[in-house]
Amino acid sequence: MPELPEVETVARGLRDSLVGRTITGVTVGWPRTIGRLTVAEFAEGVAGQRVALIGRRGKYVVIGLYRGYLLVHLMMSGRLCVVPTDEPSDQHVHVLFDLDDGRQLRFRDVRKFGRIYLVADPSEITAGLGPEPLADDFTVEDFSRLLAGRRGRLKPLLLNQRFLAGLGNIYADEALFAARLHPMRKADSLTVDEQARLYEAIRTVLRQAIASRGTTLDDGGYTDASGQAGGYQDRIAVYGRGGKPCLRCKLPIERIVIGGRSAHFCPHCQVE
DNA sequence: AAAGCACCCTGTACGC
DNA sequence: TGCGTACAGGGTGCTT
Repeated sequence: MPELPEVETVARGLRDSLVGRTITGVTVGWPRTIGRLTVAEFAEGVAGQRVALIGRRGKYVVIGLYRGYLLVHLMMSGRLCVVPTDEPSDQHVHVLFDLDDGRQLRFRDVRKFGRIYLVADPSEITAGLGPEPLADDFTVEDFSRLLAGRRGRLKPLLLNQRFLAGLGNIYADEALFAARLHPMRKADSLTVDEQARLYEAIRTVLRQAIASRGTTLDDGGYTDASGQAGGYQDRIAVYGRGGKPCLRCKLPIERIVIGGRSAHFCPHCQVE
């Protein structure tokens, strides 16, 4: 599943192929992929536009055009790649952007939950997102302030994009393990030391996952913009490892459901 | 503020 | 072998 590190890797991979290219036309095979606009409005707004920049905000890929922005949310199974136009497509490719160099930017999404928005300003979509956990100016004091008054459990809070932007199920579980904090802990019960541990764990896990070019699980869901798998799955400590031995203490990893989502943790290393 | 739920969608894993 | 069904996943919107 694309989370912050995967989206960051995709964005970096798209930069060289896309910046400076002009989108000459668009084909949409699944209209619901296009957020807010009709397919006609979307196609008209995108055609003829040159790509100015590629960025990321939370789990959104941001494609800056000279007039407006494309924001792409990959959800669980969305993929973006740039390929020669004559390369065969398949039934899961829902949007094709023709480029002026004989290639196409393609959006492929088996689950069809991904969305592509065309907006005048990214804030139309990203205004409600919490801070970027890897931003230089995001400090442990900022993180402490965010936690204050939050009476919910840690795990659902870390998944809440309005709290912090970019964590998903994998990296939330990994960060909690690295911080040795139980996913059911009440967020406002953390000591200063525990807050600092969680802050560092989130940043370290995300940085290392970016360095590994993301996580590609056995289901093969995620690949980067050139179709390559990531490498962080080899460093996963708890996610998807229910029943398997903890890498730290060898006791079995537990899998529970919190807020309707699976949570994986070590009941020995992550004490409530 | 927080928790629970249905919804969106389809591949996979299961039971019979 | 082939069918039906449950489930996973992130985000949104609704209700409690």
